[in-house]
Amino acid sequence: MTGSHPRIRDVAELAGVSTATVSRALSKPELVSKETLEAVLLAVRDSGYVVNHAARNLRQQRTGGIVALVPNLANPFFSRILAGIASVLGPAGLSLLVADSQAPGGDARLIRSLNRSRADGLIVFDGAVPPEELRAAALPPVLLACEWIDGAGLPSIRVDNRAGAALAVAHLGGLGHTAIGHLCGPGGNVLTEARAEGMRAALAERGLPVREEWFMPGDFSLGSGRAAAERWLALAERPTALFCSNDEMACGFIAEVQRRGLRVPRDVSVVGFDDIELVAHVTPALTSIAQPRTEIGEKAARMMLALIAGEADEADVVLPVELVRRDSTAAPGRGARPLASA
Amino acid sequence: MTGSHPRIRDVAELAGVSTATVSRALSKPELVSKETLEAVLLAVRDSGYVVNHAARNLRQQRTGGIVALVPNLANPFFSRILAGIASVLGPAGLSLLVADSQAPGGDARLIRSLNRSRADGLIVFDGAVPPEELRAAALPPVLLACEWIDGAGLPSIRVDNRAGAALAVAHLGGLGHTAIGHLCGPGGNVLTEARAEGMRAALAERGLPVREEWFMPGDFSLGSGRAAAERWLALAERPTALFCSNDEMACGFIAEVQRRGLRVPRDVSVVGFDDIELVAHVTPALTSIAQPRTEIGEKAARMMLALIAGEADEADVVLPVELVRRDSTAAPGRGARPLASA
DNA sequence: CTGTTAGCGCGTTCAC
DNA sequence: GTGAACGCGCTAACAG
Repeated sequence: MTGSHPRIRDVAELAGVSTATVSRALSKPELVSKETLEAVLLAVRDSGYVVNHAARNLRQQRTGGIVALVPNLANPFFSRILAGIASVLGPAGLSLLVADSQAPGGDARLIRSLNRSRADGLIVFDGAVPPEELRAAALPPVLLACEWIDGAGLPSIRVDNRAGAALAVAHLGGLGHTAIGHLCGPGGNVLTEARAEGMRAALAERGLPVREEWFMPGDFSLGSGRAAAERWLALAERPTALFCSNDEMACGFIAEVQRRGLRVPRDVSVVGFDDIELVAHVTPALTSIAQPRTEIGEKAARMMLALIAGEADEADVVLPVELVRRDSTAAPGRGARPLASA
Repeated sequence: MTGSHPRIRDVAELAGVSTATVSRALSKPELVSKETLEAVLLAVRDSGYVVNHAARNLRQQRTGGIVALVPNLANPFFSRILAGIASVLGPAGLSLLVADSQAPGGDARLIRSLNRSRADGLIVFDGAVPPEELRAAALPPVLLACEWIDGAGLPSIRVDNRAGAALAVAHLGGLGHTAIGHLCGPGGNVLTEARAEGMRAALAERGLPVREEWFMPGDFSLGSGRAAAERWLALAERPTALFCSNDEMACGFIAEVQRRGLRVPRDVSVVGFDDIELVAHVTPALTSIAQPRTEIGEKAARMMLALIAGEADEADVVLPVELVRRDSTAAPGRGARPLASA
C-alpha cells in the first residue's frame, strides 16, 4: 500500500540514475551498460513500477490499440476471428478494442471519433460502412476484413467467396442434383453478391437452370432461414438442394423443414457457409463451406502491423475456402449416407 | 490535406479565444456564453479538429477504456454479453477493450499490466484468474461477471445457477423422470460446482436418486458432450434424462446419441444451460436454462460505471434464470411432443 | 464568463 | 554511456 503509484522519477532515484536512463533501460536495453540496466530493473521490481501508457502514448503519438469494427458482436462468426487478431496483437504490444458498429447507442458517428489519437489502426468488418467515411484524413490505417470495396484502394483480407459457391454447386451437382436453389444474404452486401454471383456462374457452367424464384431472400439470421423454408415449401417446383449464404440461415431452414415433417437430406440437401463450430454437432451435421477464421484474424493482424510500420506490401489477400462434407447433403431423394465419421 | 491535424490551439486562434475556453466549450458547454460557444463550434468544424484522447487521458488520469477479460473469445456465449456492455459503455464515453485470457501469447502476466493507466475498469469473466491477482493495488476497479469468489469482497454479477439446476430437475421430474443425470462443466469452476450442487440438492429434495456414475465429467466443449454420450451409452443403468451444464455439451451429446441411432427425447431427455441463440434452431430444439445475457452485459457495464464513480452500492447482483421448454425433453420413453410453436 | 499558468508522466533531443 | 531540459496536447486551478 504505497498510496500512489511510483513514477519513473521514483525508479530513477532508487536506482541512482536519471529518468532518461530508466526510460532507455526499459525500451532500448542495448543502449545502457549492463550494471545500470540491472540497477534499474531491480529498482523497477522494488518499487512495483509500471509504465503509464497514457503518457507514453502521448509522447509517442500512438495509442497502443487497434479497433475492430464488427457489425454485430453477438454473431459467433466473428468471435474466432477476433481471437485470432488478439493472439497476434498481444505479443506485439497492442491491444484489441472491439466496437459494435450496429449496437444501440453506437451510431454511425462512431467512426468519426476514431482518429489517430484513438486507435493506431482500424479493421473494418462491416460492409455497411460507407467508403467515403473510410477515407477521412484523420483516420489511422484502415484494413477491410471479410469485405472489400472495389476501386477504393483499401487493403483487404477475405476468402474466395465465388469459389465457395462454386464448391457448393460442384458438390451438389456431383451428387446428382440439377435443381439447386440459393438462400441469399442481405441486399447490398458484397458477400451476398459474390456468393450469389458465384452460384449463378457455377450453375451456368454446368448447364444447370438458374431460376430466379429459387434465389430466395434472406438476411443471415436464423429467422430468415425459417422464413425461407416456408417459401420453399410453398413453391410449385421445389429445388432439391439449397446453398445457403451462411450457416445460421441453413440451420434455421433445416429446423423449419424438419418441423414441417420433411427430412434433410432426403427431401432437400443443404449446404451452409462459414462452417461455424456448432454446425458439425447438429442433426444432420451440416455440410458447409469452411472459412479459415483463426487464420483470417491472425493474417489481418499481421497485415495491420505491416500497415502501421509502413510496409504496405500485400494489398489484397484472398484466402481459400474448402467444402466440409457432412450429413446434410445426399443424392436427390436419398436418405442419410451410411453412418460415417463425426 | 492539411498535413498535420489541428490542435486545440489552432481552434482557439481561429475562434479568437483561449485554449481553455475551447476546452470548456467542448466538455462543459454550459459554462461558456452562447456566442463564444458558437464561435468555437464553428472553428472546430472549419478546422476539422478532433480531441487528442491520449492528451486528455493523461491530463485526466483516466484511459477511457474498460477491459473485459474473457476466457475464450471464440465462445459465442460471451459475444452477446460483450455487446450488452458495449451498448452502455459507448454512450458513457468509454470504449470496450477485449482481452482473451487464454489466448496463445496472452499469458497470465496480462493482468499485471492492467494498471490504472491501461484501463479504467476491469470486468473479469474468467473464473481461473487467481483472486490474489485481482487484489493488486495498481488495478482499476474490478468486477466479476458470471463468476464469483467467496469471501474475496469483490463485487460481482451473475445468475442464480443453483436455481437453474433446480428448474431443470423440476421440469424433468414433472415429466416423470426419476433417473436424472448431470453432465458437469470443467473442474475447479464455480459455475460447474454451483450447477452440480444445485442439481444434487434438487434431486434430494424430490427424493430422487443421486448416483455418482450419473454425474459425468465434461469441460463445456462440444467434444466433451460427444464423449459423455459414449459414456452414457456404456452405462449398465442409464438415466432417462440429462441436465447439461451448458448448451454446447448438450448439442454434442445429442449429436452423438443420434449418430448412434438413438433418439432424443424418446431415448433420453436433455436440458442445456445458457440458451444460446442457435439451440432454438437445431433438431430437436433444445430445452435450456436461459441466462439474460444482454441484461448481464448492460448491468455489468452500469455497475462498472458506478464503481468508477465511487458509488459502490450494489455489491452482488444475482439475475434470475428461466427454463425455456422446447423439444428435447419429454416423458420417459415418449417421442416428440405434438408439433408446437417454433 | 474568460484568460493565464502549470503541470499530467513520459521519451527524446542535445550536451557532456 | 549518461543527465538536463523540453514538450507531446490537453484541462484543472486560479485570477480577473
